[in-house]
Amino acid sequence: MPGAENAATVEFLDNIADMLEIKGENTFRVRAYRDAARQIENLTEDIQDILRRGELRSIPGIGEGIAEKLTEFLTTGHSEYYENLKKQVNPGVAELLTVPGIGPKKARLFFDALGIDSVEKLQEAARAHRLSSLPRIGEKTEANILASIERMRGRGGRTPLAPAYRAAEKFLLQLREFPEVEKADLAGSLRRMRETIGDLDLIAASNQPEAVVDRFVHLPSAISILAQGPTKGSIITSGNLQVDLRVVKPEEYGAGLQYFTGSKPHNIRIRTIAEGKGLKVNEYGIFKADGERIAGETEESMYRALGLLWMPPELREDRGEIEAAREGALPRLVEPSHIKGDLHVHTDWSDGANSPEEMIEAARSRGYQYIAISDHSVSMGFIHGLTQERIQEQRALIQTLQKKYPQIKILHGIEVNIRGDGSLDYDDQTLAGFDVVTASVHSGLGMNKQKMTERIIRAIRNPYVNIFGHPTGRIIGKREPYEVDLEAVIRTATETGVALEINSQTDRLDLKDTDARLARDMGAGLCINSDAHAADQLDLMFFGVETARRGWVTPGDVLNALPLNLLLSRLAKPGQVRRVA
DNA sequence: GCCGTTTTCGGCCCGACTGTTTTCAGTCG
Repeated sequence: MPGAENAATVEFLDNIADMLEIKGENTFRVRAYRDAARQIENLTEDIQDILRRGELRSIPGIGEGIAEKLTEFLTTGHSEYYENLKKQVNPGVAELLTVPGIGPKKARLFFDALGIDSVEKLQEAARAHRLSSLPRIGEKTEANILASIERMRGRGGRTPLAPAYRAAEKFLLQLREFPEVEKADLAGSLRRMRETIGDLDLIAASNQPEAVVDRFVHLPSAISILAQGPTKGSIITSGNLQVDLRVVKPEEYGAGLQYFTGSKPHNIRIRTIAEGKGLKVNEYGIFKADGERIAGETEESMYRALGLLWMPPELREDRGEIEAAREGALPRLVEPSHIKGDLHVHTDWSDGANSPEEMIEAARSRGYQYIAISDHSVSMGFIHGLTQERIQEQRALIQTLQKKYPQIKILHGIEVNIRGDGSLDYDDQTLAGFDVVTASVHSGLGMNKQKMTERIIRAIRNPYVNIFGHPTGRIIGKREPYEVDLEAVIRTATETGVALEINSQTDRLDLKDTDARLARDMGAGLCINSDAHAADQLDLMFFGVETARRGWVTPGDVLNALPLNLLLSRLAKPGQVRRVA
């Protein structure tokens, strides 16, 4: 499973790219390092394993030169080339590139002329108006740099998908109300539902683009305008989000939508395919060599003109979707409407905010066929994990509530804690009493890879475990996944019929998209759960489904896409007939 | 630095916007 080593390798390559850029190296050489970094970022396995097999060069974008540097770096933790580069380029100058609006040329200029080698010093110099004495730098540039640094500090990186999505939806509703706007949609990484979002990208169709941009940048939620042109506007919201709007003509809408949805690697592939057919693709359409326009009004027309099927935005990452579209082998992705119930929700019996009855009501109002009340187990004492006695009390309550709510099947679940040695918090007899058992790791996260893998495999070999919860333990932006051989875990889960959870909590989304893809490809079952700790959090399921879609997951892969009768047969206890995926 | 039904050299996506200067370089996506 890709761990810290992959991340360090990505950083290594990006650092080289930054330094080469500042040196003023050939831009294509710079791009080669960046492309290689992106490829490694998307790997589903450990780069060390690939190195061991001698297959670095089988990764697209890694040729002789980069493979050599990576081999040295990965074997010795050191790179002659990189050390040399650091002697030529002050690494602090590369830090300047993190400020939006500062590229290699300005970074170099500031260092050469004023000795600026940190964002801190850049800020000081801008405040003291020392930048505007430089050629081609005026007062506005200086003010923009200051504003940019402040925004950067205030935001601290990318926004999680859920809040970004909610903010963008509000903008969309407003845009669609503009009299000049015919259509408007999400674009960019937001439309592709990446787990974190940089800027919010929106697109609109209109015959009066300037008027639309003008209304947009003057919306009350815009606290400052970053850019305003005849077809494009960019603002900062009170929530410190950057929102970009692009306006195209209605007949160009599909082309614009396709172009601004990306991803970049996907679009580069699309352009290359077009080129091979003597066609040209841009945000206005697809054009023949003589300039005749042959597609652009809809996305479907764009892809069709290239001999491809339309593909859901979640797949557009150049991870095989183009080949699949060409062969008519695109997966039929899971949709929110396929989800028949939620098998992981908490109540105020442990650390949830609402009562079991309130959670059941919320599930019923969302049209679910079933819900599993699954609180924490006994070793989670500090959040009132259930004792033997309270298990029985809760079970009795569930039986009473089941009579009151015959429309929905109420399952008694548990999120049982996996102890350090891989044993579970309850004995088999206790576990047998639950309808559905989710086993999760909550402690001892710093364990080494081998021990953690053995621990988890022991836990999911327990015949009473149905689901392995938030399988990698990561918290987006806060905690790296624990060290574990995920492939070995997936193999075991596949053998034993344990479903791997895609946990929908905004900061988890665990399994993440590429891991879900790996699990699916290896034939494992998945289960998409909200892990709701309050009734309204049942709605987080949407983001879990989106993560699954990015992992090419189909409804047939998902345990809780099964109707109740089939679900119950899949959850059958040892000794009963239990169907494995 | 990578890559190849245009393969060992010569390309590598390309258009919008800003700021500064007055015709365009730099940055971004």
